[in-house]
Amino acid sequence: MTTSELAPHELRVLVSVAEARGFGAGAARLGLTQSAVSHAVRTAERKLGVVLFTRGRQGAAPTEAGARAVARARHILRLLDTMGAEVHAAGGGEVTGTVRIAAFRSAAVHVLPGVLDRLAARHPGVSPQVNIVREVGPGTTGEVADGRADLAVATLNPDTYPIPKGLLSGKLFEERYLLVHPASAPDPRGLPLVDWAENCSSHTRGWWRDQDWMPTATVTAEDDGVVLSMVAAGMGMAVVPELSLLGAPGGIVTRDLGPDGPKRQVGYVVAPGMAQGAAVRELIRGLRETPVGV
Amino acid sequence: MTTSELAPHELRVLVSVAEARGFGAGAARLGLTQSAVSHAVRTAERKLGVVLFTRGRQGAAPTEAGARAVARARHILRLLDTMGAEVHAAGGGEVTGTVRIAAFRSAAVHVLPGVLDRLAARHPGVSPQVNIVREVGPGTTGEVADGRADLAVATLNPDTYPIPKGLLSGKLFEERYLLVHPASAPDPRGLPLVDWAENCSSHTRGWWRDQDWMPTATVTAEDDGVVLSMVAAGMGMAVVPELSLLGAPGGIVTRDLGPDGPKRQVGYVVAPGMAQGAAVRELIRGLRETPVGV
DNA sequence: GGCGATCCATGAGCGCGGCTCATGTGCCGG
DNA sequence: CCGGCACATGAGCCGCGCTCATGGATCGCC
Repeated sequence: MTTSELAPHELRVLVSVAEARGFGAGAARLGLTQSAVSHAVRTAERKLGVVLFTRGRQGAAPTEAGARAVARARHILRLLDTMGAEVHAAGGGEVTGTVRIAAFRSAAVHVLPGVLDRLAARHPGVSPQVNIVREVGPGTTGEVADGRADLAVATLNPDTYPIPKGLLSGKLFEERYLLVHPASAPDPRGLPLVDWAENCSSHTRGWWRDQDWMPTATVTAEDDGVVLSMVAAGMGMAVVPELSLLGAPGGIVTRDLGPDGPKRQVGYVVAPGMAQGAAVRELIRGLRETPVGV
Repeated sequence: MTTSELAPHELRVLVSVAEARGFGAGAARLGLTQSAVSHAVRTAERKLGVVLFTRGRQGAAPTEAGARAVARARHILRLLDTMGAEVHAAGGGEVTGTVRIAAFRSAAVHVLPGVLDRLAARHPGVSPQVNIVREVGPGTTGEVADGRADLAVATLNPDTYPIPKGLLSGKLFEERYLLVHPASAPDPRGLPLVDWAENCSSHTRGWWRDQDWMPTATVTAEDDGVVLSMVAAGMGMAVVPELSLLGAPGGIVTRDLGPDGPKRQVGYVVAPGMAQGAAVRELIRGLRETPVGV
């Protein structure tokens, strides 16, 4: 075998197949033939000496080794991609390039715009791409770990999901949770709790344990915006983070839970290797300078 | 232009040319023709839109942009290189691969052996390569920043050399400086100070400022081992870190400088992207478990 | 159980890109 | 002014990655 390391086109094939969950579909999105993809995957597997995908009737799914390979492939391809912009900045040129940001909804809506505005003013050559990701499971941090984003705005509470080794992170600010209930129901007790799939449960569960009352029932919603709509409609009360309340509908009463109320840490997570990029560095600087924004 | 990103063979050429300081020499070490290298560099420059090397009578030197490109190239090539080992480990196989370690002399001699022994016992497939680097200028950290090492054992005192953004680091232990003088001269005062080029000066300068006496003269040596030999020979006294004293020649008296004596922080610095590698992670674990070793 | 559908695998052949060989160009020292 | 040194350039060969065409496996369906 001439070389034992994967060629970029093979890396691209791996990523594409993993995302398209099939050889044929992966080929299509690369503008290639299914045959080419099949050859490429096979070659890659021979080079690495590991089976990367389980082939089946319903397409191809990465093995554990394959998932690793795909994440690393995305990472390498991104490094190759941004090399141009990076080198230009070093040569005394303007800071350029794209930055892929993963953020949970409320941060994307209420924090990022200001930061990105100021970034655009300072560095017109930088074009950020924001991807809104639910903070469940791997969440926004997972996007960075898998090489799908360069920077994540994430919740950093260690009890939820540990930050994978090898990723840089930093704290931005602490966010309180507030209790909200319909203006029509002055006493939240007796109302069902409207919880949401995101991180509310794990961050607030401890707090609930210390309370002398528990909600009568729990309804789960997908989105914090939906939660607020339901509360506004009188369907229950909820405990939501501050940021989610910006731009909340009317008819809602918020109540501070005091110094011992639940909180969550909001921070950023950077892809290794990307933190050296000038554009990413500038963005982090902007995030750090951000007012708590509440 | 078909693709705007550099191909691996071009990355290799860039690195080789930078290290060999010339197109011809760079070609030779790759087993290529000078012509091939010339073509490759030109293609890379066209792709990036930047001049990467200044060509001259005495070979080629990287421009500022070129230096960046070379560092990134080394990084990408390393990621490609280690992909195989990485993926194997993920597939449930044994932890394998090479780890390139940059360390200053005393750490390499007195700390690493034990750590590497235990690493070898736990993971026979891992083969570490230790590179001893003077802790001057960029030092061991610079090796990591430039992609020549995966992990550095470095002094972390921020006043000496800041850790470049985008590198992960952690503290391992604190090391005291001790005063050493010849057994033949009970009072060090009056003896010339034998300093060494490494980090002694910056770490101990502040301490000297607070003393009520100063050495009559200063001699500078290249190596901490040489410093000790000179002290043993009665040529002066010195202030050296604890680790350097292990295995010191006879005829030397060490004196503790007390709780306010100079100290330095010893830690590790990891190349971004490498910290995800199983081998590197294991090595860091070993370093962390290391007894202070003095 | 045969049949079609829908995946992936495999083999043959073509074309592009990267290599070498041969030669050209600029620069400096003597 | 010339020779040597180091990079530049052009022509041509060759391997590799692509496509096209086809084969093989597995599932759902009646």
